[in-house]
Amino acid sequence: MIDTPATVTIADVARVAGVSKMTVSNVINNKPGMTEETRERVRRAIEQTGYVVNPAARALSNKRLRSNLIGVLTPQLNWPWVAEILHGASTTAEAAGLNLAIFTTASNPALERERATLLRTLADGVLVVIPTADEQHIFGNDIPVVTLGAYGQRTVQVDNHAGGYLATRHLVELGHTRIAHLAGKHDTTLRDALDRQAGYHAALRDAGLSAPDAYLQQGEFSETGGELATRILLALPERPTAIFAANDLSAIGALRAASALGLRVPEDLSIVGFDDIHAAAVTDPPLTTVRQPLEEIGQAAVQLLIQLTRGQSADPHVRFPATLVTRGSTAPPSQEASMSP
Amino acid sequence: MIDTPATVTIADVARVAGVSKMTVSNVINNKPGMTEETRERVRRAIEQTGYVVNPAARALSNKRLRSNLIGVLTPQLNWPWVAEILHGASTTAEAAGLNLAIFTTASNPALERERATLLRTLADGVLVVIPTADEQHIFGNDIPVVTLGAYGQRTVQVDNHAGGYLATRHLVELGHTRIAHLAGKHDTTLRDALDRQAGYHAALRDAGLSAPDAYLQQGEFSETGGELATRILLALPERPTAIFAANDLSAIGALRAASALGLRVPEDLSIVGFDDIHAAAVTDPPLTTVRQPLEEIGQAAVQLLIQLTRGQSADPHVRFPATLVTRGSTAPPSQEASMSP
DNA sequence: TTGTAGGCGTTATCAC
DNA sequence: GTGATAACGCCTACAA
Repeated sequence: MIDTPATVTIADVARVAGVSKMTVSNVINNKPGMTEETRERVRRAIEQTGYVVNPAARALSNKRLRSNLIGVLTPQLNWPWVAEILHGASTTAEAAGLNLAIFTTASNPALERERATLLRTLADGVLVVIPTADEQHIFGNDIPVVTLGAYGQRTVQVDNHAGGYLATRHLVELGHTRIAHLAGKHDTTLRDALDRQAGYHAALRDAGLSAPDAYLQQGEFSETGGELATRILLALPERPTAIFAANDLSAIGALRAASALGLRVPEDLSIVGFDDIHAAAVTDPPLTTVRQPLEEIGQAAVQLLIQLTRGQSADPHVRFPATLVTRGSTAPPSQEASMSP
Repeated sequence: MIDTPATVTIADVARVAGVSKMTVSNVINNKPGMTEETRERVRRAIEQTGYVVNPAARALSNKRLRSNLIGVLTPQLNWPWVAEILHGASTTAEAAGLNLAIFTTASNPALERERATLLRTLADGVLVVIPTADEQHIFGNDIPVVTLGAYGQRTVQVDNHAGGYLATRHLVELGHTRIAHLAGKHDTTLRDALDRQAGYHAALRDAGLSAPDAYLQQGEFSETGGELATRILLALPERPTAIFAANDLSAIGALRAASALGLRVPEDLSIVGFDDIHAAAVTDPPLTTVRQPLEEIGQAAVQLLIQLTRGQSADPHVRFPATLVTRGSTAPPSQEASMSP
């Protein structure tokens, strides 16, 4: 009906309704204390003018914009595990009548902080996927923040140490003694990765095993990183018979490296991943991996956020158990393979 | 260092630097015309105070917040094809130094409009996934909008009609004469779905075939919708020997229905999908489907948006060709199946 | 080169 | 019940 009337403000609505701006504002925000008749008149004026609140103005005035919006700060969208977490988050958010505002984080720290302040005024709560150590500081205490990972006042995560331990013990129980690890990034402050690594070391120790320094390679959490690191491992004079990769992507890279070098999995090399992304079930062979309940993690995070915004008390640190999913990529070491080359 | 100093404004910075607010503003926005010394002094003051611009205030003042942000309005995140499009969009955006702000659209139209005004002031451009007919109106002309689908002044989409035609002709060429269609939602204004359906009808017509009304069922674009609709089709006295589903999800539902009823695919029933999502390649049997280049579509949309924000001219309607990917779910009708029950 | 006034659209406060 | 006034933090326009 009305075609792009520049911008309609409450002043316009007020004029049409024959009341003051304040009254309009009060109607909009369902404040009590006014004749039902006035209220109705204002409503009609809003209809007529096609008025919509200006979120920026409201945010400026309020120092906060309660907008049924949950802000999400995530490094990438194309990492499978991120997608699965976000899926879980969005279903729970939707069920609660909330919307997700997902921001891909900038590599530029200055931009990063700008995004944060934006969310701070915009959202009712913020979910940070993969926080780095200092990310918790950029949000004030005026907005609830839940982080996925080890850092933060409110966290949701899987038991990474136990997961690393499980994976490694599985290999030990199969009879492997030369077990390597594809760790995450070298320069990372991510404690999650270090926890998985610590679980690996603990399991080795408990089994009375040890691993040479060269058995610890950086898989970079990526397919290519995993492939490269595995090539290095397989070129060692005393090469490992089993590999525990810090995530599924690098495990898939390991799978590729093995196949490229003509090694059979699991006969010549056993591989265990971490995450249990969808793809893990359809690799060839299907990947034995440590499952973290990604969707549930996303759901729990939003759930926690909702409770916090409502001022309800809640356990600030949710930790999900890790479980081992045994598939085709692990087996006892073959005679041949366990001998030195 | 400084711990949550309430909110630092340019006034604070100005005081610390011993200049006026204006000068600070000018430094922030890289305006020319000031001593390098002053500039440096202001920079240090910004560091010291930990100042960050307030996006709400800036947006209010400017009526626009150029923030290297591309707003995305999407109905759901968990639809596989959406995820693949967004992946493409995010890679292109990242390469251009832009960030994505993804909003899941609200079912509530009022909220919907609020989201739109929010993005309008926030973003440099907006990408609307699945526009409904009237969505194009909620954004003014002050911000570039690209829609994925048939509606809008700037669109990126696959050739849906050709896709529907290809799929159906494929079935015709295999020798099928009783070909049903799982359409999208019934109440939808989505022309994309109607185009696919029109392609189906055109191919039938060109082959001198016709289909009873009952051969057109609503697959709802979902797995369960596809399954239910297929059950109806397979219960018909003269049941179809082939089904063209409007998307892969409903085709997968059809697969499930067939298997539940003890029918073999493709021997007893051929099925063609649409989209070529990742999952289509790993179903049992793998799905013959019409591929739309989802990642490329996302990339092209952001590319178009970037050109628009830069004021460059660009073809406002990008259309990608649809291609047929032949896999295991289609085959000639068997003698037996083509006979009436 | 730097500073001063005024306004962007909304809401809180406090009179009427 | 309703309305005037003063913020909120920033930017544009104009003065000094």
